[in-house]
Amino acid sequence: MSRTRGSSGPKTLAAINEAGLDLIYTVGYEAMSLRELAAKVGLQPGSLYNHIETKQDLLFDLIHNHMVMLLARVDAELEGIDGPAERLRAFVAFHLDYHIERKREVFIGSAELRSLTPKHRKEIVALRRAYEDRLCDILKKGAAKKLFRIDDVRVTAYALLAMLTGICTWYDPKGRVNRRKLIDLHTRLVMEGVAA
Amino acid sequence: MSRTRGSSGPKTLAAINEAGLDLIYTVGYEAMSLRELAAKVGLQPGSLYNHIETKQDLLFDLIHNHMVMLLARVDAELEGIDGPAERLRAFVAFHLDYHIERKREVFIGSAELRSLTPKHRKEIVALRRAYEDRLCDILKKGAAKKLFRIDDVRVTAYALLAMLTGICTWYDPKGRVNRRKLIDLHTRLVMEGVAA
DNA sequence: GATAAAAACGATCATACGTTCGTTTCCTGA
DNA sequence: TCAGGAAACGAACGTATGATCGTTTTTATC
Repeated sequence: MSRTRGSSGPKTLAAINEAGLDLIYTVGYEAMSLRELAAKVGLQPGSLYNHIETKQDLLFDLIHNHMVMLLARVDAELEGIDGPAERLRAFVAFHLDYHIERKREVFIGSAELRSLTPKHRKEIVALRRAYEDRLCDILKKGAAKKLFRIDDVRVTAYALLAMLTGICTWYDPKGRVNRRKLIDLHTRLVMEGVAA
Repeated sequence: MSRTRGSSGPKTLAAINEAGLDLIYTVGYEAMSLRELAAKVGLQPGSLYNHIETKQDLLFDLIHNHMVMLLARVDAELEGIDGPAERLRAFVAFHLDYHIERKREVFIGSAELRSLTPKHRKEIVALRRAYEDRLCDILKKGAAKKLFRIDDVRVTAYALLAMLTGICTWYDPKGRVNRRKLIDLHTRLVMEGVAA
């Protein structure tokens, strides 16, 4: 056999990305074999290489696309919102929403950092740092206006991000707690935690 | 060659555990080869099997020992402390201390859950659940006495644990922030966050 | 409708992996 | 002191892996 009916590049690549996302999320990058991935997409192993450079590039692209999207979305979300308190609220709500919606990408984006080439890792870490800076800025401005009481901006940002990102590891959309309640609960923890 | 001078079972096993801990923390369980591990210990690959059952068992033992230790220590730490507020403070301080001291074990204990056999994973998850319950109990009692204001005990516990465990991913003992300040900062975030 | 590129196949390569095993040397307890 | 177990070696086994390549069929372009 050879090229199959109706096959198109972009469609197959999208299928590879989706299947890869799922497999890496489930079993991890190292444990995922390209044969497994190919089978899930409905291809022979070798055919993957019509769409990806290497296994490593597949991982990097997944994480990179996610990080770029995350940054674009957070900036869009915060645009036009004034005042540190309101911006912090918006940040929390956005972060939770995004992390619920794309928990696989987020999880991989931190759990599989170690599987990246040093060069690739550096690039991702820089993007993550940029995202952290969004929160740091808000905290800093709030502290300057005496709205927040913050000992150490960076450490506080890490603590809050860790808390907010935690839901990725356990949140179940069909579970007991709904999205609204989750956001309210976390918002309260954050706002009370940093309140002056 | 054959058996080397001064070799003893327990010592070698300890060396394997330490090297394994380090390698798994650095490169991950799947990415660690037993050849790499053996080289680090100073053995031939086959010799590992005088001390471990399988690679999987090595991972399980590492995580299991850590979880049992964690549970024993938290109970010892909380014993005799009265009042939800004081117990919560003690829990936070203990958790941070332990997670700073044993960040490799803690990290592996959550990051490598997926690499465990279903049966092994079940066992570890049960132990982790038991640990979470320690915090849930404190929160519940505090809420009952109107000392804390908590919407959902389990979710709040998850949020707090995620925040407190976060330091494992970035804390550097030689870094800018010292242990004391870290504990104070987190304690404040937690206590203010749940305050009635 | 011809032609080049795209996208699949299937076979294959070299390597790395976890594990086993027979053998040899060292340590320990009767 | 010596017998037996413990702890190492080194070679090997079977398998799985990421990746390559020549070939074939489909799609897209002019």
